[in-house]
Amino acid sequence: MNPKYLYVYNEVADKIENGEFSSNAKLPSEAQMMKKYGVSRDTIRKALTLLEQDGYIQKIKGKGSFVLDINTFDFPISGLTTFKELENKIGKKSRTIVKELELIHPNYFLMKQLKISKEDQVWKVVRIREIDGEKIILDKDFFRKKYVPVLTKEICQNSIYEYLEKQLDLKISFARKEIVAREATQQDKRYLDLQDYDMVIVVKNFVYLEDISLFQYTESRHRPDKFKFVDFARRKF
Amino acid sequence: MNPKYLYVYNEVADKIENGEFSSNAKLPSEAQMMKKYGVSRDTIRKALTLLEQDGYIQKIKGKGSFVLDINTFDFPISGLTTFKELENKIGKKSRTIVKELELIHPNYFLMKQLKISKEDQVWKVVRIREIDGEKIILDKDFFRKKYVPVLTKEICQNSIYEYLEKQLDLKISFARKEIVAREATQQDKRYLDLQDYDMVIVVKNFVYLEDISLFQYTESRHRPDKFKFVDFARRKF
DNA sequence: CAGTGGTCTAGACCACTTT
DNA sequence: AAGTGGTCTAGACCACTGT
Repeated sequence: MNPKYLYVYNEVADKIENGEFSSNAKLPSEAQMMKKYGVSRDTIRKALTLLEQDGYIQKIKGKGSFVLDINTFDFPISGLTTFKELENKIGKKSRTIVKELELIHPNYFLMKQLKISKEDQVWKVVRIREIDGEKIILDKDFFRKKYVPVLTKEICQNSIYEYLEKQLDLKISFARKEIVAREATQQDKRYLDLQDYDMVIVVKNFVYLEDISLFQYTESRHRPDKFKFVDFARRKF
Repeated sequence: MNPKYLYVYNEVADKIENGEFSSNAKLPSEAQMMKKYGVSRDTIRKALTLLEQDGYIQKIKGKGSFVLDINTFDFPISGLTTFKELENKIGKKSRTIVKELELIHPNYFLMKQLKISKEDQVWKVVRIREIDGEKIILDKDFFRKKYVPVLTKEICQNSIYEYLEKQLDLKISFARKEIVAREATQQDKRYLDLQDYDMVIVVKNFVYLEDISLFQYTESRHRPDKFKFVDFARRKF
């Protein structure tokens, strides 16, 4: 039983992505959409506001709502997009190799990052992402055992997120991301096809559940030439 | 005459930043805030929704709204933050050196990026950003003359954005950002203090006005060790 | 059970753009 | 003047959390 405004959001977003509403086209006015969907104006406005925030449309006072260009070609979309989602988008041959999977006690760094004590147990997962036969991304994930009691190699080979959300029913609500460049470590060089690069782009991810508990810390280490981050930002008033 | 919900948003955001509402604290309930500010529930909810989107708070059904940690120390905040704003935040000695300022006809690359014809004129501005005596960022800006008729060296030395928004009254509404790593060019090496680094982090920025016209393209080229990008992302439903 | 946030409605007035 | 989106209100019912 999804909310009505999400139904409208999804329908319009789909039409934009499919090209049924083409770039720069004017959407139906709020009044027209009220009739079409048989809902109140507020519900339509909620859907349109979301579409605007996500970069699908731009509302212009007195004129209407207009479809923005979506760069379907730019792949690593901002937000919380996971590797599994990316895979589908780029449609290239890709493979995940699980290098390490173990239950550990946190070292000082992890204790600080995850804000936990030495007694807490943490799953450590190290995976290599291969695209078109090249080992390009090194993913290190740390999950608190408190939230993820069981983890298997099979789950890690597929999407951990799917497991967390669909099986464990954990609700991820937001994340803080940090992007920096770092000198490649010995581990980077051993695990990845770094060619002549001596740096990696590091994306740190702090993932929070709905109740504000920090349950995962992730580090994604990318070969520089294969890294790309795309962001959509609205000016604050 | 600002809207009421923005008034509430700003007051609460300020209190969070000043520590009057400390981390993990529970905000007053919506009912209490209605009384306090003498506005309707919808107005309060609009303010709280904005605060949630911007990463200030987390709303939890049945419980209340809670203040999130804000990393005041992480400086390059996501969004459209400009160098001038950054300067104030980090509070370090910094300097802007204007290397080039001229009116040009676009080359093929710019024609494509800005979606303009060869006849359109474009301001080209090349600036070096120095922090703590080190030349760290190379900024290349291209503005369509159609929107920015006049540009002087003095304006470029200060904040171009302040000039555009306050003097020319151009309303910036959103931007698309792209972050990649690239081999350093001869120009990078000549203008910046790159030490031994042979790469730069390139942030490309496509800036749009309120009427969806693309009026600026910017390339910021950063020395890898001094680059940091912080993002806050909410899961899409 | 009372208190919380989430969704939805119907109606009002305003500011801006177009005809 | 007509049409558009922006703000604000008052009231309703729901789902979830705590006691």
